[in-house]
Amino acid sequence: MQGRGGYPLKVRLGYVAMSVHVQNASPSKTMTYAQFSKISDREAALRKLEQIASENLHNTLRLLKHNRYSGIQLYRFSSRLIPLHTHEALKDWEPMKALLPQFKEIGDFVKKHQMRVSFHPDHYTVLSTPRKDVLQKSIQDLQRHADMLDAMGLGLEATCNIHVGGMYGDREKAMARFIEQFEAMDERIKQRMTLENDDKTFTASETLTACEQLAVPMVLDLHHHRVNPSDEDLAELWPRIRDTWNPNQRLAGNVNVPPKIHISSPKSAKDPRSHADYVDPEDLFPFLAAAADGTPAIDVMIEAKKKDDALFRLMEHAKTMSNVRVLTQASFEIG
DNA sequence: ACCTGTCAAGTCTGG
DNA sequence: CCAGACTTGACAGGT
Repeated sequence: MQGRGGYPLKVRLGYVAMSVHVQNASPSKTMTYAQFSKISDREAALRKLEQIASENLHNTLRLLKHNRYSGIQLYRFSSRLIPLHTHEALKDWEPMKALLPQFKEIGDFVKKHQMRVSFHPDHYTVLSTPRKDVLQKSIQDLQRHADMLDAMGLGLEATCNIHVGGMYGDREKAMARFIEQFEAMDERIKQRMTLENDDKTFTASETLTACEQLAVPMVLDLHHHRVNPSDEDLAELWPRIRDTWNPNQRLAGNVNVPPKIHISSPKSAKDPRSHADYVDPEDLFPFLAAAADGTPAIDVMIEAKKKDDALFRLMEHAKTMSNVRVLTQASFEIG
């Protein structure tokens, strides 16, 4: 399959949660529970939390408008849109109803401009845990993320990405527990899930095996793969990783989107796991050039400190490459 | 205006 | 068994 320019692989770039180009647009404003508790009128305190959530959703829409203006079709929402949503003491609080119109407005904008969006709950959402209380909270968190995507009115192409989780001194037992506890979740949640290789625990090879077994797409993180490599070569793994996105192999039916990868560069030799401000083009383009053989399209999520500025810098670099044809401000073809 | 400490979360290590 | 480190953006309080 070839693009119009003759180069086989179409690449779209995206970024995570916030922009360094749009000022005062944090989608992750919050309130601590200590501050919440200080407010004597609980109803007023809850309204304050909902107001913060409303600001976060407003800023999310501002960011999506910036993305549209910048040709960026790939974006990851902040997982902290609703502050204290997961807090033990606020179980009775149901903020979604009041926020529904804003979620819907975001979803409508996403659909209108054919964007691809996702969530990525952090490492505290962990399905390999042996603790029942932690498992229950993790599933609740995934439910809440699915609820938000449902509230946006988005289909199953809008996903929720997590890691396999901790190993607890026995990686095989932990993986078996993950598989069992994943499978026990509601279809509604499972169909939205993707799994990513970890920088400390489960490698790309291990995560891929889980993905194949569960019929869940795998997000390949190139940086994690570098600091926590598999015993198998990426050249061998990639075709299998790519195929986990095949609609025929996915739990979620009728969903046809390109494979997604994550890219970031090490902050330093001393601190290789941390993310640098920008992405070294050498960490991304050689992989894409190699993947171009047999893969028609890839979406690349940039996880750099400088967010969308790192994206624009990569595009500047792409313009100088002879095997690249720039398509838009945030996409290109490579061969 | 800046600096330091705290917060959310669960895992993992050291003692 | 318990305290602290780890991670990250943002808030709170002090100077």
